[in-house]
Amino acid sequence: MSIEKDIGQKAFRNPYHKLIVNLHYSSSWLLSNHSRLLKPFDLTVPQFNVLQILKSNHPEPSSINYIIERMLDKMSNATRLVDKLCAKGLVSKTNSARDKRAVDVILTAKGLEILEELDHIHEKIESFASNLMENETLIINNLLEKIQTQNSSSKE
Amino acid sequence: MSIEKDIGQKAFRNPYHKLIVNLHYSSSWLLSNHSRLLKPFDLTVPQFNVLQILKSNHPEPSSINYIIERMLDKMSNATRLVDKLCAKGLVSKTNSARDKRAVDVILTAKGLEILEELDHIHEKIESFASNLMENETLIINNLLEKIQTQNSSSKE
DNA sequence: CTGAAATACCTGTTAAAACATTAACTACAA
DNA sequence: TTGTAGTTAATGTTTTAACAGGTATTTCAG
Repeated sequence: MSIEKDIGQKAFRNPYHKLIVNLHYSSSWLLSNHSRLLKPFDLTVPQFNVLQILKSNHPEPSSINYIIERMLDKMSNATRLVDKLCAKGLVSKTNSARDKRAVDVILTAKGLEILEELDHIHEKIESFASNLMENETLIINNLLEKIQTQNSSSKE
Repeated sequence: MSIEKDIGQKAFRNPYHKLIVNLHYSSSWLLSNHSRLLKPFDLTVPQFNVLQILKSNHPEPSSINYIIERMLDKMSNATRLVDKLCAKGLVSKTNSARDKRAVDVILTAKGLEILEELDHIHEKIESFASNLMENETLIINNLLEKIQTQNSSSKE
């Protein structure tokens, strides 16, 4: 991971431009590593995220809608994502009793088991910033949240 | 853009975990806005990036390989990406004289023109962090680069 | 109770990403 | 010169994303 090498000795227009490239670069690096760690388990990152959402509710079921709301990358092919996990035997779908439109999605024993195996992945992912002091991490988080606050009102 | 609302009042395991989610969230928000701004011009973000790489070399041609190296998101379907731009008349491909394997990709007049029109997009994108003081931006950049430095050696 | 609007999910279609393989060419050692 | 390894792109296939309806159910005003 070396942005200078990867994108060349590109001249940034200003620090804001550089920030955008840095964010994109780091995020993309993270995602590809996450993906690589999950590959031996035949899981994609979005699939893994769905499993974690289900885990946070377990043993209560989650609806497709709830999953969509919690996913970072919306645009929901959530139905097909869940179907895929279902085909792998990691989750089960049953029609909700309360609302016939809704679906109750729940982790199976196999799904819980694979999440158990994957627990160490969190540490590996989080270690990507492990050379930062904790207070430096807090600083970035605060600044990113400041940006998010600005952008929560308008759409551009 | 409100991470609290979007992903719920999720409890983060630690500041490092939160950093990862924040990075992903900001980057993904940026990308979707970038994409929205380009849509009226019938361009995707990767296509736009290719055009910019070509612009940085213009009027010298760029090879497919060079484009791949400069792209942030590697994994290159660069050939098809360039073909798409070619079909739109924004770039031209000619066999390189020096190396018969290679291809010289170059912006057409129409390609240059559309980049001209799109110049203001940079400002709009960069304004996403406009509520940060410039020195705050420098701080984030430094910290992100510190992370990148750590990860430039190992692959996980 | 009834019908319009909203909600929850599914499906179809098109485009793009991901991954592996292949073909053409070049470079270079023997 | 020759043949082997490496380089540059293109292609094929499978999976996933993106977007646009569509159906069944629920809600709720009247």
